[in-house]
Amino acid sequence: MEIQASTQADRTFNELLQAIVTGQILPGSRLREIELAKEMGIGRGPLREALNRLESRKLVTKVPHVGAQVVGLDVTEVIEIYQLRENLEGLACELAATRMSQTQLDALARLIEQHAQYLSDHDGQLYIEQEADLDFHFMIIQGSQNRWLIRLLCDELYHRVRMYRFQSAHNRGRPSQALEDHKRILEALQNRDGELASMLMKRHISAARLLLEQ
Amino acid sequence: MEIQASTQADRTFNELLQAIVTGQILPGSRLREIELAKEMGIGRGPLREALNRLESRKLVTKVPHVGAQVVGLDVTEVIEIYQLRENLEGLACELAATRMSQTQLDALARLIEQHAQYLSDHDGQLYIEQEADLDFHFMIIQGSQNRWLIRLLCDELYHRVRMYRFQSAHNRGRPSQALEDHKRILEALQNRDGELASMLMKRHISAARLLLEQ
DNA sequence: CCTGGTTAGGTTGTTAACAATTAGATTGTT
DNA sequence: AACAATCTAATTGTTAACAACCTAACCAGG
Repeated sequence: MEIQASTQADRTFNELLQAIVTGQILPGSRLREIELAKEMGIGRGPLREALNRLESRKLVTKVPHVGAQVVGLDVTEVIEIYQLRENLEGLACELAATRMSQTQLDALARLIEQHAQYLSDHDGQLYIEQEADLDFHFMIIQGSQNRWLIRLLCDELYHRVRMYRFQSAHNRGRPSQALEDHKRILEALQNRDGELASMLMKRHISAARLLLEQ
Repeated sequence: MEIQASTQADRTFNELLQAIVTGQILPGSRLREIELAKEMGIGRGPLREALNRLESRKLVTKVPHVGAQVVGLDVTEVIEIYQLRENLEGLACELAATRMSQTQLDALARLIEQHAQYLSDHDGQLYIEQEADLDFHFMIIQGSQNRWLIRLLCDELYHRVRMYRFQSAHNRGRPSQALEDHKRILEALQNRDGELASMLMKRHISAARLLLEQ
């Protein structure tokens, strides 16, 4: 998951991203440049660059001459994102069904097995559960081989979703159901049935959205 | 279309964006910081910020310690974007069908009338044609009232599309057909028929994509 | 003639000081 | 006491100098 960061701004961005998504830095926190820069042992330049990158991904909001603060978590916004995911990941499945290599499909199958293991062993380990879920989705998205689709979902949308999941104590529905959904989607992909895979994925995400809409 | 730019970095970003999209700065051009900063009469700080913003929108590519250059125009990439547009703008239509106010629908109708006017008057004025087309799509996207959908389409995807349209001499298909499509989509929206509007929009964009795929 | 290392120039990455702007507190007035 | 204007402190926006790094030209050796 770690991307090599050759420059200070890169490192700072990654660190802050992680800290914000996992809730080490709480939503609503003000991010004062001088303060933060000292804390992280760097100058204000690279820090500003990192903050700007975070702003462009909507993880912090900046007001000119006022400063940056971490975005608050907003359920309606996550619902909006899920609406997009339904469509975009549906498309991803369609593309992946014809484009994923056998190797990739095998890897996906292994991932699901691991997922099932974790689920029976450490029952209720929310963190692992969530990351396994994301890995499944990521793999299919990668399989679509549409660079913009990959970028929008992985770079733009998912950080926000992860942030919400980490912080909303009220975790979402039955992980065993999710696992079943994943199995069926994999099956469809293995049969190169893009239409079915797409439909199953849409339903899978739609179900999660409906849970949020209460 | 102009957004107020209170800070130098904002102004610079807007200027460069415009220049790149319209082709005043050609694809592949290297953007040397010192040179550009002098040219625009500002320091390197704000310029760097502008370049970073352009990079996050994929209009320039930066390599650490080497520099920035304007992205080349790549047909396959535009095709990828059109695939996304089919789905995202389809969704936009579904949402817009239930959420657009009567006032907004009227404005959309007026826009189409203007479009028809232009088409019969200045036959073949490609620039006007293209902008009118974009305005139509923008208005529906706004009507969806899904903030992330609006952001992804208008901020992330469309600049790249505009850039391609400006620069590929081989302009795309019959504008009169596009106008007819728009009329039908408007009709569906007026009838609050989201399903139909979505389908028509998907076909409309799909047709444009197929034209690109040759 | 080609290959490898070395060096010089130029470009970006980073820092630290300065200018501009904002928000909050203080003071004076009604 | 409430309100307005002013002033102060803190924060961001900007600039310019310094350090790190990459590229390309040059030279030596095979």
